[in-house]
Amino acid sequence: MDRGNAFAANCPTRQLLDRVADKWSVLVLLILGDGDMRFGGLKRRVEGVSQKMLSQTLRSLERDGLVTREVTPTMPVMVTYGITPLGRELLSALRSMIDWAETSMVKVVAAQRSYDARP
Amino acid sequence: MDRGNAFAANCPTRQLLDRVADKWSVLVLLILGDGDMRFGGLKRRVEGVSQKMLSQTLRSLERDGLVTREVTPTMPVMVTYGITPLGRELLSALRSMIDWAETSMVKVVAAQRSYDARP
DNA sequence: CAGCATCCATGACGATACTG
DNA sequence: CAGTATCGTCATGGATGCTG
Repeated sequence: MDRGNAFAANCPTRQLLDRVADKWSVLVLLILGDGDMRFGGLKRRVEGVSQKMLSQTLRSLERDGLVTREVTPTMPVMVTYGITPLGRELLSALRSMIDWAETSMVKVVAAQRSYDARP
Repeated sequence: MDRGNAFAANCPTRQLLDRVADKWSVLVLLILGDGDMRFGGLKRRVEGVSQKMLSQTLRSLERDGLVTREVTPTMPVMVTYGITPLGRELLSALRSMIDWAETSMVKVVAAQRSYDARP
């Protein structure tokens, strides 16, 4: 058995799912899927993320082998992030998810309104 | 513009993403994608979820219009959950994500080990 | 059976200040 | 520029006990 089962509580897949099914991770991976980017650039693209969360997210993703981190020892330092082949495998699923979210948003907001308005 | 942008901080898509990119939501939707199920059944299938989290997750998903909730006034009450057409649209993306997670788990654990073992 | 209410601990997260 | 460190707050989520 070299395949996980996300429904099992003790399976590492559960932790992985929790990591990957995360707002900031999804957004960061999607951006890096379009090309490498530096810390500041990511911070600007992912509106509203704090540098703490961004740095935390990037470190997690790097640790999981989904993101690369390259330091160019200029002055000041330049750090470039990229996506690994493993991370790239996940990309199409994430894109579908975001695509669904962006197109369904209106319907969901309507559903919420009707839910909140009922007796 | 009736399409959201998840990268914009103030766009409702951001909240939607946060809701949908959630461990419990993903697992619940995947199960309901295979057929209706009652509360107890879901609790049993999603190992490790507390009834509080499950009930909270289900209410959110119902409010967002992704899940249906049907009460049969027997004694004791019977509550059946199902997936809506809107929720079903999301299913393939979620399935891809879980599939990736379950197959990539081993590689990710290896990446973590090598990350943790480095100077 | 399917929950809500309550309490409580952990930790997620933002704001701020400081480094190489 | 790209972070780390620290602090304070608020939310997340488990445990428990109670209802129709």
